[in-house]
Amino acid sequence: MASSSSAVKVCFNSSCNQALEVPRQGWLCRTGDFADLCDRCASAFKDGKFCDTYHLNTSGWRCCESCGKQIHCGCIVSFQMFILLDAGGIECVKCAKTEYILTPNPAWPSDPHFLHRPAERISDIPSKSWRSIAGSGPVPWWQAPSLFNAYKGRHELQVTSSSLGQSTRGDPSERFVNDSWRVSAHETIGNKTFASGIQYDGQHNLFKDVSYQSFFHTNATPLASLPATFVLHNQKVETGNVSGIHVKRLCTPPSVEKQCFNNNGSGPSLENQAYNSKARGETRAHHQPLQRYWSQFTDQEYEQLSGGSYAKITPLFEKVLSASDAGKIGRLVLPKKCAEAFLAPISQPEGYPLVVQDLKGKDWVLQYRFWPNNNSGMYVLEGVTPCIQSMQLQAGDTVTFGRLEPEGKLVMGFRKAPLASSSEQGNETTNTRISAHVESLKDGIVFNSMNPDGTWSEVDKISIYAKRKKGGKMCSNSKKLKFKEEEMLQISVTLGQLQGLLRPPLANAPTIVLIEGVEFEDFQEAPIIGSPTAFSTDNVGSLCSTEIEPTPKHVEHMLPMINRENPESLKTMEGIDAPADLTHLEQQVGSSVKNPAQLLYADVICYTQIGNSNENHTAAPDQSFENDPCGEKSSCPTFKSQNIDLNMQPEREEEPYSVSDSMGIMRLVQESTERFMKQHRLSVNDITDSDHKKP
DNA sequence: CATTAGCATGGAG
DNA sequence: CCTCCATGCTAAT
Repeated sequence: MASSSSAVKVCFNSSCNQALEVPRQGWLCRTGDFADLCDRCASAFKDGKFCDTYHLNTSGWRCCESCGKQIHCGCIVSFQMFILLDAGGIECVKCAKTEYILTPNPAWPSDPHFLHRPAERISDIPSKSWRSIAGSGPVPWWQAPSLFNAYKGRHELQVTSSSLGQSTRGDPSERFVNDSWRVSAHETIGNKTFASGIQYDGQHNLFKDVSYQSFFHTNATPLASLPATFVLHNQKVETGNVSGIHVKRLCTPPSVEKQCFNNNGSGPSLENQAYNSKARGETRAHHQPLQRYWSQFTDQEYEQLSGGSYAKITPLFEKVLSASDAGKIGRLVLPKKCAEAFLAPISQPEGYPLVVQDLKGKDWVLQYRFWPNNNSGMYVLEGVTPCIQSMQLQAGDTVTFGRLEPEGKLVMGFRKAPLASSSEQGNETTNTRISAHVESLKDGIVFNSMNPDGTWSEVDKISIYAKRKKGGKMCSNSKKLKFKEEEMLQISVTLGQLQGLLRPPLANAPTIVLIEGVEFEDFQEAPIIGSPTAFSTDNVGSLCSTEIEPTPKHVEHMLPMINRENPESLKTMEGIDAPADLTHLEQQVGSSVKNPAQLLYADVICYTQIGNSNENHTAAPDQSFENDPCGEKSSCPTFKSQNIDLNMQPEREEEPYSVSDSMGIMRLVQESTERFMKQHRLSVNDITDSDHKKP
C-alpha cells in the first residue's frame, strides 16, 4: 500500500496522519496502490471535497473556463477533476461532459473505478481541447501516444501470468490496477516515474506510455498482424560498427480494424470515436486500410520529423498523390479508412483545422473535412496546396502521415516518386496499388531505403512499374520487370518469414492472457523491430555490441532451435489477411519461437551491420525545400551515420554497394528461410501461390 | 471570368 | 453488387 509500512498505519493524507484502524481506499497512487485514508479523509475524497478541505491553502487552484468553478489542479487527488484545454485554461470534467457527447471508451471496463483512471479522462477530453495544436496540452486519445495501450497493449503489458489469471476472473478495475499499475515494473526517466510504459506526466496530469509504441490498441490483435514498433530512443547505439540500420518496414497501422468506429454509414461521430470497436463484428477485410496506405517512414524522415531527437513517431498512413490531390484545387482526398482510423472524428460540417508538421518542423493548418457526397462519403484535406508546393510534390509522390510522440502531433513526410519523369508523373493520375508485390509483403519488412544517390530503392521502382501495368497488362519492359518481380517476391517471402521470426519479444515466453474472452499473448518485453537503437537497451543489444560476427551458419543454427519449439503453443489468430500458409507459418514462428528468433534477429542485424560497415553511403537525398525561411534544415541534422542499408538489391548492377556483403546477408536470409521452410515442409511456391490466389 | 465549395459520377477493386 | 475514390461538373462567391 502506498501508506506507511510501519506497524501502525496512518492516514495517507499528510495533513491528517491520523492512525488508521480500518484503512479506507483513497486515490490511486502512481505506484498502483491506493492511498490509505482515514474515514474522514476518505469521505472527503469520495465526495470530491478533498482538495477543498485539505488543499485550500496550497497553490494550483484554477477556474473552470466554462462554469468558473474553482478546481485544484496541483495534486494527484484532483487530476481527474479537470481537463486542460489547448487554448489555455482548464475545464472541469462536469462541463466537459455536458458540453459534448461523451461516452466511455468501450475498450475500458465500465467499472466505477475507472472514473478515476487517467485514461478515461483522456477519452473524455472534449473536442475543444484537441482542435487546437496538439502538444500544447493533453492530447486527445486518438493522437495521444497509445494511451490505451498501457492497459491492452501487449508491449506495454508487463505482468505476470498469475496476476492476469487472477485478474481476468476478477472485476475489471481490479484487473487494471493489478495488471497495469501494481505489477508493472517501475523505471525512471528523468525525474518521472513510470511503470512499464506508463509514464505519469506530472505537468499535464496524463499518463502516457513511453517505453514502447504499440500499434494495437485493444484485445484480439492477431499476432501475425502485429506491426513493428518504431521506437526511436533518445540514444543511438554506439557500438563499434553499429551506426544505425536503414531498415524500413511496411508498417501495419495501429490495429485499425479495432480503431474504426462503427461506420454504419452515418459518418464519424463522437459516439463512435473510440479506437476500439471490439465486438462490433467487423472484419479486417472491411475496416483495415489497404496496405498501400500503411505508412512508411525512413530513418531520415524519422530524424527530421522528430527534430533529430529520435522521438517516437507512429507511422499512420500514406498516400500516393493523385493528380487532383496535387492539383491546384488544393484538396487531398484521404483514404477513408485511414481518416476514420487515425484522425479525430469530424463532428461539424466544416470539419476542423488539422495541424500537420512537415519535415522541416513547419506547421501547416489544413482543413479536414468530410464530404457526404455519396453513400459512403469521403474525407478531404483542404488547403494543401501551399504545403504540397513547399514540399515540391506532384502527382505520384507519396505523402506519409505519422504521429509524433508523445505530443501526438501529426507529422507529414513525403517520398518523391522514383523513376518517374515529370511527364510520367503528370500522366500517372490514378492511384492504383503501390505494388502488388509490395503488398504481398503483408507484414513483412520492406528492406527499402533511399539509395546513396538519392534515388529510391528497387521496391519503390517496382511500385512504379506495377502502377503502370494497370489492368494486369504488362508493359514493354515486362520481361525485366517480371524477373525483378519474381526476385522481389522471393525476397519478400523470405523477409516475411524473417519478419515472423522477428516478432517475438526479447525475453521469455508469452503469457497467454484471456481478457474478455479473447486470447492474447503478453510478453515480458516488447518485440523490437525497426529500430536498431532498441538493441541498446537489452541483452540482445549487448550481443550486438560484442562484435561477434555471426556467420550464416551461425544464424542457421538458430532455426533448428526454432523447430524444437513446441508447436502446441500455437494459437488461433483472427483476421489475418496474410495468405493462409504464411499466416500459419508466422503464427508458428511468432508465437512459439522466442529467444532463438531473437538471436536470429540480433544476429542478422549484427551480421548486417558488420557486413555493411564498410559501406559509407549516406542515405540523404536532397530533400531541401524551396523555401527554408527558418533554416530549419540546419537544425535537423542530416543522417550522417553510416546507414546500414538492408535493402539488398543484388540485381542492381550500378549500385555502389558492397556486393559481397549484400549478397551475404541476402544469402543468409534466403538460406535460413529455405532451411526453415524445408523443415516446415513449405516451399516458396506454397506461399507465393497462396499469396496470389486472388481471382 | 476565375476560383471555390460541394456534390455527382463512374471506374476500379 | 458494394465501397472507395479520382475527378468531373456546377452553383455560388
